[in-house]
Amino acid sequence: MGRPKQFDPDIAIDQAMELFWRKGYAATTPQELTEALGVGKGSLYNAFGSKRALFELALRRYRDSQSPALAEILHGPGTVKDRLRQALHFLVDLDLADPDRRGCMVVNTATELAGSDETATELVRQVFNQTEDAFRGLIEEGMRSGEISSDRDPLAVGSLLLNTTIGLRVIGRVTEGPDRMVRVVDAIIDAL
Amino acid sequence: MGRPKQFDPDIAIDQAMELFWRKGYAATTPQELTEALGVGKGSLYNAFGSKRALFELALRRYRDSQSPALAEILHGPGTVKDRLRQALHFLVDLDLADPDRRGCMVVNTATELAGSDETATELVRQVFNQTEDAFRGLIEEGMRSGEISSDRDPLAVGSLLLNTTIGLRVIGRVTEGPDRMVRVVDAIIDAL
DNA sequence: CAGATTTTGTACCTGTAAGTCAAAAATTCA
DNA sequence: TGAATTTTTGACTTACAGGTACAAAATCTG
Repeated sequence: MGRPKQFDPDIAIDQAMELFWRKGYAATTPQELTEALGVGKGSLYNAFGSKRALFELALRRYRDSQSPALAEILHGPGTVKDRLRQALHFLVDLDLADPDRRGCMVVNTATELAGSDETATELVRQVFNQTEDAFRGLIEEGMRSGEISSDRDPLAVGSLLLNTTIGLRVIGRVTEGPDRMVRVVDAIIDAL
Repeated sequence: MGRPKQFDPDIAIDQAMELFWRKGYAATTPQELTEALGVGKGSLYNAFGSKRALFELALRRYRDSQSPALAEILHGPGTVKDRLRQALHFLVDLDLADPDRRGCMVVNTATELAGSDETATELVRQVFNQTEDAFRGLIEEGMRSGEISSDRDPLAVGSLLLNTTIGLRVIGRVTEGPDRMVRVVDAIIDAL
């Protein structure tokens, strides 16, 4: 009961996510948030409590909305190397297609808030763990099928692939064209 | 002529670098800067003009003070692969030895200021270019000596190594122990 | 309808960001 | 010594960050 909300908190979190993703945590102001969400300050603080709490909701939303795409490619059809290449190219295209070049919100959060926000840092770790695990699983599949040499440690290769995606998403923020990112993808696939 | 400065701007820039490195640009306040540099606000603004101008001096200082170490390893003694391994392990140790886990200031700047500070972004690009180039040079050396297979594109491998270092320095910010980073180094060296 | 509950809008608050300014202090030069 | 120049100190300023308070409004329940 009580007066019903005039806005959809779910949509508001999406909009907050877009803003935090583009500007980072510290550089995003409550005023910008109210403007982006189209909701007054009172409602915003009543609904979410604090800027930091809203940020964490936004970061979780980012993870939940963005993670599946990569996983789908990795579990999709094609050879293991094909799927790997597809997955990495997907990230390249994603980064370059974004006019704001926001990169990956998880990576951005890692470099902005590690050391000052343990909750956010833990969320970053969790996404990194999941991604590494997904890559490791795929590498193991490739080893079983004989497509990938079995004399490597699948976990280590998984770590390397996770590391590669992180690097790509940083480079995507500052690079002019696709050339360097494509070279990275070609080289890593070639090296497996 | 005129009254002599009571502080050494060179040292002040070093101290500003430490602070910006740890906290990033947006989260560092003039007050913290005056405390860290031990100089009044008037002097600070008289000497450096603005927070942003000081940041750019600090970022250049970072580049100038940190870049040589990696380059020295790459141009040092040992086989190419040895030097590569040394260089990457050097970064791992560097990141893990820092109690604040500040990572790399250039990478941090890439994710914080790309899109809002073109000067800083250009500096990031320049460091990335230099690093890629150094790796490419080393790979070419390894190809000439026969240590590295010549059927790869040295520039692409250079890009991959640059990308690897960037990823490592992000992971170094959030990781608990050395395990994952060591796996990355082992896997990339193994993959060459 | 009265009452309880929740949301909304707006005004308000405290603190601080980022910077400016004027006057005093410390130097060099004529 | 006096004039010129530059730095320092610290008070001052504008604007906004981040959040609170409260009354009015909108619902549900009995």
